Amino acid sequence: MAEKIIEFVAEKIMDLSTLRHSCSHILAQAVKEIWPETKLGIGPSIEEGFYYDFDRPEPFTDQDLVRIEERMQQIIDQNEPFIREEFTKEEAMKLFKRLKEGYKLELIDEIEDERITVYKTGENFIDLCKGPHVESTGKIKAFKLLTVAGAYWHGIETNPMLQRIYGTCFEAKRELDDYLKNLEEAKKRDHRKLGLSLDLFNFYYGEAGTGLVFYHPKGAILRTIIEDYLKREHLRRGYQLVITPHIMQASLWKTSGHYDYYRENMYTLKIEAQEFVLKPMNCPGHILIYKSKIRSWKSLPLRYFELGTVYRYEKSGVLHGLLRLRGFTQDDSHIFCLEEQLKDEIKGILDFVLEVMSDFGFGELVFELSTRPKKFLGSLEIWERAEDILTESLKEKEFSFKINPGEGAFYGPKIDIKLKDALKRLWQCATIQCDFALPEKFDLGFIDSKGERKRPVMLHRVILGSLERFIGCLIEHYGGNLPLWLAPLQIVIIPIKTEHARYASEIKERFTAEGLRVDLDCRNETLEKRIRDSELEKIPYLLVIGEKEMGEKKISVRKRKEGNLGSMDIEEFIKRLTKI
RNA sequence: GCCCACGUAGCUCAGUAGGUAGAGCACAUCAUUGGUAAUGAUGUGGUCACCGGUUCAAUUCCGGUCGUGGGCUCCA
Repeated sequence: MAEKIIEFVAEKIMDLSTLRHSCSHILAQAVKEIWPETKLGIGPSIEEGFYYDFDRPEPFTDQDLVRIEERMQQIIDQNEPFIREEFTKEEAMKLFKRLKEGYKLELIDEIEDERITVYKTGENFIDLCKGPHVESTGKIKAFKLLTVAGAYWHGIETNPMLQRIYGTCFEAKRELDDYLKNLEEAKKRDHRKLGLSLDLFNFYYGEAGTGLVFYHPKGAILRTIIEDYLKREHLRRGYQLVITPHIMQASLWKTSGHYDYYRENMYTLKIEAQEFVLKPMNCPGHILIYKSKIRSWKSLPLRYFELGTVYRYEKSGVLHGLLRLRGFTQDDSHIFCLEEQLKDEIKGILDFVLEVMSDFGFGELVFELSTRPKKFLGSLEIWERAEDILTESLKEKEFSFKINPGEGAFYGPKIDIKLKDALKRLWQCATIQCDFALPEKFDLGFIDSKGERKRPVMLHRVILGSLERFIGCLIEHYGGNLPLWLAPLQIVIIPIKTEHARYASEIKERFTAEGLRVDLDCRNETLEKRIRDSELEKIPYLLVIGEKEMGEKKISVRKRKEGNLGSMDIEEFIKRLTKI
């Protein structure tokens, strides 16, 4: 039964991608009909829709998109059939030469099969395509063009840049509307917007430079809560906290190999003829600590944990809010262990990840295993063993996972874990990487039970990934409505009149003594105004204090987004909050 | 880095077909002491991102730089 459902789902996805692929053909047809000189790139369906790449000297404007959409609708209304035709490679070459579609010629050249298929629609729109397609253009019921963006031909920087038109298409208008609504919702939840309006953090691009974040007081509290949580949870699991410097001599990075392989991402500085590197990674620092004494097999596994702030030079175009920065802090750990301990360590990390994610309110995780790339370090045998161990760990934990062949780091295979947020979007957070290279480069060793010197295996792992990215993720997941334990400000007390301020202040002291984060709003504003402000600030609880509450020695509780909960006993309310 | 769009007050945005700018919110002061999402009045605040060119005159036109946004590529 379950298999059948999976098959059915797979078929549905296939159908949708066929539909979208057909829609991208209609897009190309419309563009060619309006601007016949335009050259075609490729037009596949993608996860959330489709795109088509065009080469045209003039940029597509928003008005152009509207015009193209109208033309597409006409093509759909005409319900033209998708006609499949087969050619030999030579015939196809001739055809596309006649059509002056240079990019298509390149594609044909890359096709190994002798038989080439093309699809025709309308009067004279012909596209190189292996299909499949829907029978006719009328099958498209709901589509929309979304944006125009630049994209290199074949994704290679030195190739010409084409104009990519993105669009999406669904089987029914309602699904399209839902999708567009979801996009709107995502825009509203944008962590950059919320970060500013909730006064969590800001960027001072002009003054401080780009890709660097400043935590304002509320953001700093949020981050501190997360840091304290992480430290506690790591200590509980047998990790040791370490702290390493932000700059280290270039020679160390030469030993680690970063100086040669990671150079363009590193900030270097020269001081009195001595070159230093602003650390882009924490591993070499942890390795130095490991190397500080002779290690016994009895002391392994050794787990070092650091909230390590790293700096990496990233191209300006890739920077994005908290998600991609030039300076960020990783919840980084390096585990030195025996090879036979690897599996338990990896399973332990997987458990750890699951617990942390559930504590932060994320239920769904996606696992991916990246295997040996073409260029790799270490022996084939050890790679296979490591890949087996990673695979077995995932299987024993009963996690389904996707394999990304050849996507591993050059020094070892890895597991990437992505989390799914409230809008079903995936966020890269945790990664677990085996490393056979660094123990070799730094000549790491331990003494085994027979007194022989052996080499330990090293694991690199992060759970949240970067605190910044994770905070961005949290903000978007919750739409700024952070759960009580993470809310920078948990309670705001509003005395109705100034004469209630003293009692309100006493209550504040009582809550503060319980370790709750409380503020008093004594501003000379109406009650309604102060309630509104706190709601906009997404404060979990508001306490309104007036004549009645003072008389009864109680508080009136208002919960975020839910409204007035009525009058409550103070101690009872405290119990309720601290229980969680 | 590359393609396209954009850059006006702390925030959100109007505006000037070339004659040095305006609203709401925020902030300040005063009045108001209010019972669950905006009390009223007055006021402060801008070398219109930066540099250069064209012009009698540039925030407006042109060029460059920096930055932001959507992508490509890359990634925590």
